[in-house]
Amino acid sequence: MRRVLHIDMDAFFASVEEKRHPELKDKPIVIGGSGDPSKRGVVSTASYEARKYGVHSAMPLKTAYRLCPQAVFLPVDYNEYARISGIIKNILAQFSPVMEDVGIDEAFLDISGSGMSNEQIAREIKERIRRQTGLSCSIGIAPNKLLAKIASDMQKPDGLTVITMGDIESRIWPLPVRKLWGVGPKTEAFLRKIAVHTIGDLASLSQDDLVGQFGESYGHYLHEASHGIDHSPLITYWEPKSISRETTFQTDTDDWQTIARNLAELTRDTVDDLRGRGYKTNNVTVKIRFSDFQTQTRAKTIAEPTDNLEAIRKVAFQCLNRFELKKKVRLVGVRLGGLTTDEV
DNA sequence: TCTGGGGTCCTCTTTCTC
DNA sequence: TCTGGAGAAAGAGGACCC
Repeated sequence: MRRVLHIDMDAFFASVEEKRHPELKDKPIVIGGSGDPSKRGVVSTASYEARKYGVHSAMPLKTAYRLCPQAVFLPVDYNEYARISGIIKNILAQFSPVMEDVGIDEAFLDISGSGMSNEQIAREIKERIRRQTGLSCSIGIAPNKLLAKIASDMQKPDGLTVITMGDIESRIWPLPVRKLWGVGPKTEAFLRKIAVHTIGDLASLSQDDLVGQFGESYGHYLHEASHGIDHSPLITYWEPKSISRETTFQTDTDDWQTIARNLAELTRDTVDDLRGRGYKTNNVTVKIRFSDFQTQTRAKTIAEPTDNLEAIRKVAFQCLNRFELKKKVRLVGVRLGGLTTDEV
């Protein structure tokens, strides 16, 4: 029987800040952007204290400030969070060689081969993380990734939830569809229109219905997921598919020089990253988001993979010149795809 | 009124090639 | 030479994740 453990750090960024600034303990903390709520940016993490005021991640900083002006607003210190994340991943690696990293504050662990019980292993992981970092986490254990992830979210913070296939009807089906991985705001809204609110509602639809509504791939996925079925393996290693940089202007602009200068800088940063990681690219995409939030892309494939800055910048500007810049621009970005290495 | 940044994957359309 | 089709590749857009 497969046993998959999912671990999710509780309000990770906010908890790290609280640990190194003890005077912030029990205060509402909002981490995001430059840390200045009068500037453009969104909330990366809100402490549980700040969540009481309705502040949540992905919310504009300006909105968060309106809801909770007394909160302490801090910038994202990615390097520090990555350092702590490294300590945690090292602890996890001691429990199983099969680990999948899911971003900075989450991971899956295949513990099928462990001699320890679910409760034993979870308590031991929590204890070691608390001892070495002072932070708490929530853990879910289930026969697959899909259910383990749902489980870790069921009793936050500092939770431990074990789900078996026998629990699907009683514990998974009553949950809102939004709890399923892969169901976002758009799909949720669509499902609501056809009176599907819970995972159980979704499970009552036939596979043919779902495939008819959502297409072969997603329809099939939704059918299996709603029944708690997931055979996906843990991904322990992967190569990046693309490297990108983008920036949102503090105020929308129609000044071509400003857009061009930013594109040149983003291209340099992206190529630095590309070279630093030993890749070449054969596809350049430029992205423009207009003041009305409409987003357009223009892409060009290069015959020969390259990591040459001049060559890549030239293609990026060819893409930029294909846009009709009639509206003000709020974001410009560049993405390098078709990554390859020199190794044979 | 607001709506970041760095990714992946999927679908549909257009373009190329045979 | 023209035309059409099939299939692949490229381009564009969008949903979703953390």
